[in-house]
Amino acid sequence: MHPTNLLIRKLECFHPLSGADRALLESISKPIIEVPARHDLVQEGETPENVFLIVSGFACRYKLTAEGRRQIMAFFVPGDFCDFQVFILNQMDHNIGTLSRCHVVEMSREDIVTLTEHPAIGRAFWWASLVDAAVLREWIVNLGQRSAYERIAHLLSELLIRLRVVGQVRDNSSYTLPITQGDLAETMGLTIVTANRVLMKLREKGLITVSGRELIIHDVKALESESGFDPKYLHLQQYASPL
Amino acid sequence: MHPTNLLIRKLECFHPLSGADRALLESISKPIIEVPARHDLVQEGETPENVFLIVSGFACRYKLTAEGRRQIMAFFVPGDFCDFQVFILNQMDHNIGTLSRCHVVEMSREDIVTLTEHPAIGRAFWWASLVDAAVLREWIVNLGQRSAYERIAHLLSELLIRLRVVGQVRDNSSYTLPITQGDLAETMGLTIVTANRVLMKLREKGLITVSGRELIIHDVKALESESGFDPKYLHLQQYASPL
DNA sequence: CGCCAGTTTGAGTGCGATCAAAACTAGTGG
DNA sequence: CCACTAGTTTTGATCGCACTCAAACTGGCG
Repeated sequence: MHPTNLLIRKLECFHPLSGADRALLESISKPIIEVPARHDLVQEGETPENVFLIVSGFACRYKLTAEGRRQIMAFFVPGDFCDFQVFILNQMDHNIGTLSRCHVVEMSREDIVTLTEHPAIGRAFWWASLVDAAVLREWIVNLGQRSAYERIAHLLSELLIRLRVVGQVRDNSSYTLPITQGDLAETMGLTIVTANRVLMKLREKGLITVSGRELIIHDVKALESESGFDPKYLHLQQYASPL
Repeated sequence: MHPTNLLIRKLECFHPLSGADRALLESISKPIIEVPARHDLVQEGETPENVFLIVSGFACRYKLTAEGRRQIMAFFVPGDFCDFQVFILNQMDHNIGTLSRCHVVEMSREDIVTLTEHPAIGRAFWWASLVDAAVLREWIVNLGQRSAYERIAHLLSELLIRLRVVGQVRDNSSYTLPITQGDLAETMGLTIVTANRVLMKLREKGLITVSGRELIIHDVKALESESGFDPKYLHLQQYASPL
């Protein structure tokens, strides 16, 4: 599959693109780069000239505190741009790194500028970055107001929707979550022990099954209602409900 | 003082504006509206056509959870735009409301479009919104990794810098913080009792004094180091250090 | 002067952290 | 094919920060 197909699919959640716009996106022919797990794509303090489009695997934004603890602030899943806009700032204030092995496409500032000169594409990119910000806000609510159990249930619910948009969900309820429980803990502001106990509880309740890196959600409605999940903040115009 | 002066001052932290650009911003003559405390400027579900520029007072972004708890996700201080970009989305996924009595200027979508047609102003607006996102990310770190004491010390440190940029700090260490301890708790993901005990501790340690809504920071360095505060994420080019 | 929002204090509880170790898994090389 | 290893998951025991509930205090305002 062409690397921008996922991107196109995601952008069209906002508004259909014209054939010309789709063709333009598909005309991008950049090498697909394989990046191992736990490898930084961009580091704090750098002035990145390029942005990365995730084709497969999971990446994240993260910061390290003075005490060496890591807080993950965003997940990047297939079809996501890692920060197509931060490059207006002179210096990265955080890192972007892979969680799993990833395939990425690297695009230059000029590539982005060329694309955004097409109004529909520019608008779609802007929209995508506003949704990123909306997700960030919802994560604040997650960290500030919800229990460990609710936080994790909420994240799993969110990922189900985001991955469905880019066709990475099987049977409407199952997807690959290629991260460790340690990564999950660092995302949710919890310890690895608590993250593990929450996952156990979700399994005991029969809500999910985890085997290898495959997650099966047996009761989507329950997961959503127990975590207070409401997909409105993802601002999807379509694909919001199961296909 | 002209209502856009604070805005100009803030935008120039990024890059100096030309006289023409400054003049354009100063030529805006919109009525200054007084809004009482605890009053919503924009509500969830709405499709706002206008954005608000805060001239005085504090406002915030917030969400209410299903259980009726409030999480504040951002502070708006004088010189800040409440969401000049969210209006590309069809529906607000959160509320914007005042914390204290505020003076605001309401600007239409057309006003913003007119302004952003000037490249330097457009770039400065974009920059400001990227800094907003950077603050949001740092708040995630705050909520996820720091103790109640560190969180509040960090917030007070951040506000010192942000308010200094717009000339709202006296003696390099004192500013008006027109919010209740309840608001503070809802910002930090804490209860009001914990927020109060942290403030007491900060006072016992001699780091701050609070009287009325006036905050005096007696030891900025200590406050910053105890909270792991590093102003890099605010991306200031100037005003970063005391004037 | 009384009212009310906001602040302060106290007592008890519990969620999630910490510390520690065992069990499992997958990848590696003999 | 099987030890060996490193990373990850799981479990147990204890601790403490922050929550909850409750009540008293303070200060501004009509």
